[in-house]
Amino acid sequence: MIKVILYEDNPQLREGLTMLIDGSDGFEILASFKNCSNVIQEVEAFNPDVILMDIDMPVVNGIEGLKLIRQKNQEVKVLMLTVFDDNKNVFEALKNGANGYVLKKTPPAKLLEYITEAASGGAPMTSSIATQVLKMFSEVQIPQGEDYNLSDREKEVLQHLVNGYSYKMIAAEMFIAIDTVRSHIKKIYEKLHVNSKSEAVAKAFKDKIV
Amino acid sequence: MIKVILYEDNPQLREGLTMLIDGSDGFEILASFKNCSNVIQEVEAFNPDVILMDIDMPVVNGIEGLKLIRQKNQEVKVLMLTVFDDNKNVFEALKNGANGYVLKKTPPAKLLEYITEAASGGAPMTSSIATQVLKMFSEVQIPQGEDYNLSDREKEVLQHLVNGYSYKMIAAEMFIAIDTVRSHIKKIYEKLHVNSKSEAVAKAFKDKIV
DNA sequence: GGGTATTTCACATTAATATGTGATTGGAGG
DNA sequence: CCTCCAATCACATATTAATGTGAAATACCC
Repeated sequence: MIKVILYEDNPQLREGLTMLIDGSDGFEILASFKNCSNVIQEVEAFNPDVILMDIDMPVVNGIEGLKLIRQKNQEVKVLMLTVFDDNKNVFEALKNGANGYVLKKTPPAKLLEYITEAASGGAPMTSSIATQVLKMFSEVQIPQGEDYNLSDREKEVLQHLVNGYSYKMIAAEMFIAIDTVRSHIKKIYEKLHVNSKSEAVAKAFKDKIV
Repeated sequence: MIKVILYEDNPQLREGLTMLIDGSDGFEILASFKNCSNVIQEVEAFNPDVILMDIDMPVVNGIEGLKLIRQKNQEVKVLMLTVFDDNKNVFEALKNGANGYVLKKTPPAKLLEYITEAASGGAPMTSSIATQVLKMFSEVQIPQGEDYNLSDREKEVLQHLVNGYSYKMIAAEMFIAIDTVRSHIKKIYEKLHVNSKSEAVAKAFKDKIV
């Protein structure tokens, strides 16, 4: 028997989900609430296996609710429930230890399957969510070309700039004259199409040159 | 008809998968290879919809193969295939733009389903992989804190610094005197514990202040 | 109502950076 | 062999940035 708590502000949907889940073999709805105002006490009191958590709720939304839960309880499985696969919310939810993320339009049979999967330690996601999650990984900087053809020595100088070194310090560090440092930096600026140290540093970070 | 290329070094498994997929309605194996030595040319020549890519292969492994593919081709779907849900490989694969990640022990029917899902833009993952992916998100936490208590105006100035603006330009942009800009920047340096523009910019990037 | 922090501005001085115009050396490649 | 280019160094000059010191208006908290 999988024990479930439900957080959902829409009364119709709350009723519908309760009836669906509570009416299915192997599932039991312990309680349902319209917001997360007392989530910590409620979770402690009912000790559920799985929490179905709507994202868009008044007062305390689902993400905040999740954070509150995870401050006290790392064990209970939290399955986020939402209308949109909104990038920001997905990321925030997963970052804060959600165990799954499914859309409300999920068909009932599939939803029960997802709850079971969450309860058994899986990570149920609807396909569109999974696609987004993967996209986040790959967007966490692809090589993205643009190496600007910096020479080895120039890369070295740029690295020092990023570390906040002055020309004088770089010269000392690299055992070359300060004018040579200037010369390198002039070249770097040309190649990066910038004309100040801080622009070069910013570009180095943005384009992952360093 | 979903066109598939297969990379798999084990001859038995390569044969088995070829027969399974090629023998199923709606699927076609264009070719299969035992390593990724010529992956770029092969992908170009056959132009598949989906690539099944084993991770553990001699000479050029699946991750390297994936990287090579993504250098030239962002469109083709790559479904990673592996025996173990090894943390490092999962992360490397997803980071480099894999479209899915499934275990070899996946039952045949499920595998075909995953291929279909990948072809249609989904992100098929076996449950254990999805669990790991979520764990990565929640573990990649923590690098937060440190907001350095910058005031609104100071954040604004820092943003301009990051954009490569000079004091003069910032003053014009914010409709304040250049001395006020100096004043703000001095304060920012104190709060960030730096003493140059480029250090501030670097810190802004590192600590995700901007 | 008095402490605290933010935002604003001013003047002065030193340090660092940006730009221009050279020159020399040594290696890679047609 | 000769050209191209990276890497080195030099000198000159203008602009920017960093630091110090001080001050006034506004807003917030207790």
